[in-house]
Amino acid sequence: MRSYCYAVRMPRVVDHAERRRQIVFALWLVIAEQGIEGVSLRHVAAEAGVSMGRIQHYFGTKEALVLAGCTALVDSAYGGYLETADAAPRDRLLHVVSQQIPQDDGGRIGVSVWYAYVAKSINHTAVRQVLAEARRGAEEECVRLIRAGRGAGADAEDPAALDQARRLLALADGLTLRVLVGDLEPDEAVAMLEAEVDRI
Amino acid sequence: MRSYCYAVRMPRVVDHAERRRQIVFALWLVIAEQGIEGVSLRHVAAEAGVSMGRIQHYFGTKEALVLAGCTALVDSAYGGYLETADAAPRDRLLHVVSQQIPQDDGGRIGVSVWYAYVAKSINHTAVRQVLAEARRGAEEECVRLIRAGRGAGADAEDPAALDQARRLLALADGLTLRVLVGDLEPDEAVAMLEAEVDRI
DNA sequence: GGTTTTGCAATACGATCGCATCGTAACAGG
DNA sequence: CCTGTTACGATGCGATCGTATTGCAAAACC
Repeated sequence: MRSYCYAVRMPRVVDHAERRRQIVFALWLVIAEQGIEGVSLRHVAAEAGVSMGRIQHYFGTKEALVLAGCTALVDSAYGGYLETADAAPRDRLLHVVSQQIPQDDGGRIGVSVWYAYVAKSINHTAVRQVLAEARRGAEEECVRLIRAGRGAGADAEDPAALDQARRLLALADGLTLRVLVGDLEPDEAVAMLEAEVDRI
Repeated sequence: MRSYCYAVRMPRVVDHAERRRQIVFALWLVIAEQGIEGVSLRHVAAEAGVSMGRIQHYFGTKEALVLAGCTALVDSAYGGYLETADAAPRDRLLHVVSQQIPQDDGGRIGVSVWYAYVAKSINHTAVRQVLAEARRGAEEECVRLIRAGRGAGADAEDPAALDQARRLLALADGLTLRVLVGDLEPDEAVAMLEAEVDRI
């Protein structure tokens, strides 16, 4: 029971986190292909090539699995942002608002899953909280980047920057949707966001 | 079989359209409360206070019911727009882009149902086509209103107006979402849209 | 008033669902 | 080798699903 070694302490040693990642990825694929309505333990298990029992073992209930898929999605986006740590504020700002525009198939999957969760968040408290926190974080980060870009110090409040951040993020959401349903080309959407960023 | 009279030609006369309206309204309520996942013929029947058989009689399948709910939603929004026929172009433009911001409970229901359909449109061709056509219509109308507002004639193309229309509509979608999940007050969203309209 | 057609309620059916349970293979520590 | 614990695969259960089917009441038409 007591663990003297650092990483491995269990019998039948497996990489717990890796197993969870595989299952969550299969969940995303199912959501992207069939929508959140199409999510069932059996479908996800088939997509991942594992048994239903495995999913139950790692996530317990369907509810928990779906929620884990949501937090994993948010974490993944945040990880992508952290990689831009040494870029200029203007470029980082552009990354935050245009990162979700689907440029390839992988991006399409991610953003269609994201929209599925957005719709779910309307009637699902836990999902709503996860997305709300992510959104607050993105908004604050945008405000910081806007202020850094114009060379302002860390002030208490900045209504103008907040307003611009909100407009930028809302615009990004709306444009993302257009691209997703095929009404708009990714290039056009990014160009519009770039113009908006440079107007600040 | 042959119908000599104009309106009524059937035995057991009922208002077919009215019955469909009642069922579709119950469908919207179910979607708003439980999301599209929660839609089942039994739930909708219970919400409408009718039997499942009635729904089958009027819509045939669940698929057809859901799609009818989508077109009815679009038609309803279009009807609201037509009522502004004698307003100034600037006010009509503001109506188009801010009409979906939920101001009361009725508005919340409508827009949460609308977002449910948006998510569904990602994986559902028929819904996507209905929404795409509505969006194209809104975009064209915005272009017309923008050009009318600045006193321009009916010209062939106007890239600047198209760009502004797209930005306005995308911004409206994004702001609507924020209001829906409670991140933003309706007043603030409308104020931002108004500022954007007046900047044109 | 009988016939025909429509409007629906009731129900039955097979598929699928989430989840609980059970059994067991694999491995760490003694 | 033995024991305990973990990691599952397999299976079963009750609920719920969409839809097909059946049957009957009410109204229009002859």
